[in-house]
Amino acid sequence: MRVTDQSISEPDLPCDAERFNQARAAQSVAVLEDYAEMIDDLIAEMGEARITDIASRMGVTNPTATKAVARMKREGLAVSRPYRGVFLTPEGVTLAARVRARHQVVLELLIALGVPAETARLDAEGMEHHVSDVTLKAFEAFLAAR
Amino acid sequence: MRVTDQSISEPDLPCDAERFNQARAAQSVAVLEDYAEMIDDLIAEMGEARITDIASRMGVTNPTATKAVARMKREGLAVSRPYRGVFLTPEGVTLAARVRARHQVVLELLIALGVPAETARLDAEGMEHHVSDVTLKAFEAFLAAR
DNA sequence: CGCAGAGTTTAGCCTTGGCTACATTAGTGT
DNA sequence: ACACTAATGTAGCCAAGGCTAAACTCTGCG
Repeated sequence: MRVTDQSISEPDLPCDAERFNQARAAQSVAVLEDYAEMIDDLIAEMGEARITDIASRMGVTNPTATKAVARMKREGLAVSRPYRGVFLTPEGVTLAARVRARHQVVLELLIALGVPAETARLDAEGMEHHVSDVTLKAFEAFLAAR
Repeated sequence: MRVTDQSISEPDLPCDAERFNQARAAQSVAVLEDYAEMIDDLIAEMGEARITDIASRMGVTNPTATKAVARMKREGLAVSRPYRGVFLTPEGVTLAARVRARHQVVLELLIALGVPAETARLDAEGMEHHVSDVTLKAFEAFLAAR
């Protein structure tokens, strides 16, 4: 063995690894969250969420949207019959509501901190998925106390 | 065609798609950024960055770290000879410095907003990769003016 | 009614980032 | 000097999220 022994002597949580694992976990649900919110938006706006509309708004091709919806169905967030629109399960609706609220808070926070609206809009997407409940509460408190 | 025509009549930027594409782009470089910073840390602490140490700290297995380093070499951020440690190119060092500085600002911002230190540590990872230069400047200004 | 075109799905490919299992190298200590 | 062990590398698997191309369904209109 070389000089070290640090690297192999951490039995449980190497302290850094923990936060990377959490970030990876957040990332793996980010897509579900975005699709849930988008489907909810489309249903509100147009009465139904079609694959083509979902794909167009997400900036992906139809097959990609189809696959994402398939995953959502597998995870119990959405339902759909072949060649029909996509709808959210109660779990999907709950998720969408939570995601939308969080998105709004993050966006408002960025703007409150002086970030230009357009930049805030772009950065909020992506950031939001990594904002925990505790952090969200802190953001809300800051916005309220402003 | 059904009721809509909204979805197919956007020639250039469907307005939503844009921000999702940016978030996806940020995500695709996030791993490079994390590894660059980690390698830089390890070199500073131990004089060299070994695959085993990188893997351990990132919370992944050795082959995963090896693959990530291979990608970094491909992208011109790192160099290494077989069975030797990993080192950063000047570009890698620059990236690491930028990432570390940004990470620090995001962490400090969260703490300044009242997020508990441990939560801040967890959330900053993941969020940081989606913080643009403009937003970073706003964060710095807020911290300075506090 | 039937058919053309829009919308949807399927098949198959690529890359990335995980993993396990196994092969190989290199450093150390006897 | 050589063997043993830790470290590294390689092969091959999987899932996710992109894509294109092609097949299939549905629907409205002539």
